[in-house]
Amino acid sequence: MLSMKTQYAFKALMYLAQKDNGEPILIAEIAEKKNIPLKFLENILLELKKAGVLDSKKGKGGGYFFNQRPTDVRLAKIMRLIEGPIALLPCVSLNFYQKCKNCDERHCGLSNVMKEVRDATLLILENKTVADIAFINI
Amino acid sequence: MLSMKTQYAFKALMYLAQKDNGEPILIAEIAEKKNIPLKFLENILLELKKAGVLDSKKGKGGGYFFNQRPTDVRLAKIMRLIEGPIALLPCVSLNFYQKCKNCDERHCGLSNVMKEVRDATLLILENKTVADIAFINI
DNA sequence: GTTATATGCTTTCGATGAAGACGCAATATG
DNA sequence: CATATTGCGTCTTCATCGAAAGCATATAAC
Repeated sequence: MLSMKTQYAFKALMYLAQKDNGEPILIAEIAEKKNIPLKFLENILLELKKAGVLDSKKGKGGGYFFNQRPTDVRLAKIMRLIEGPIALLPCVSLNFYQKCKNCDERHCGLSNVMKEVRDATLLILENKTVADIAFINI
Repeated sequence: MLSMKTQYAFKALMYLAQKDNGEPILIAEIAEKKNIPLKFLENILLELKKAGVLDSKKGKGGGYFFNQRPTDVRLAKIMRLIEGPIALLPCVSLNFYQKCKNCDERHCGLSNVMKEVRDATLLILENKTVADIAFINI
């Protein structure tokens, strides 16, 4: 299960993408509309800014807005940024790899299965962007 | 990422399946061979016993052994038992469903993507058993 | 029935994550 | 320049997780 932080990050990005008209959007507005604790959201948006996904403007008329285009921000990137590894085991993570103790990975049935899960997950998350999840209307 | 508890559970089950000859196996032996904190492992094996996956015998010659056949224990079952939900969001979980606040799930792009991830993951975890990950030899 | 051997149960401690309180710093507007 | 607005930074609190310790209970062997 994703941490609250990651869930909030996705929801905030969706909201920002949906209201994106060049104008900065208040943290407080996002927090209220998407039911996210204000101070927690401040932290999350700050991380997204430091990573170059968002940018912000201070003072009156300030707020947050996209630095990259929503069509260019893959969900996998956000996951790795806020949540950390996408894989279920450290020893099968591409970006956060850690070796297993007492387990020869080439002969480990568990890590082989978890590699399958990782690949299936990445196939989806690397090909969906923030724009994809923001503009769906079924 | 899976919690340590779940990772340990899988490793312990693999070890038990590999050494399965009807004889009980000591918690201490599993803990030592698989590098798992002893007292932590006791808790994990107890949960697996209460769920009917394992059984145990006390006293000399005691230890843990399978109650169900390893070929009948699906990985998804262990995940749900120890880790909880397999889905990445509460609102797309089959067994631990919780409704989203401020989000109409039928029109939510995020939950649609996370459903895809869930289905892809389940397709793998529901079709692999403890026996599958224990007896692989590539 | 006593003893050694194992599991079973409860409590505790530290680390991490979620969330709130308060004050500081930057900026648009008059 | 003054002030209101808004993002930024730090510190505290509360819950959960990982891990360990201690005692209780069951049982096989003698």
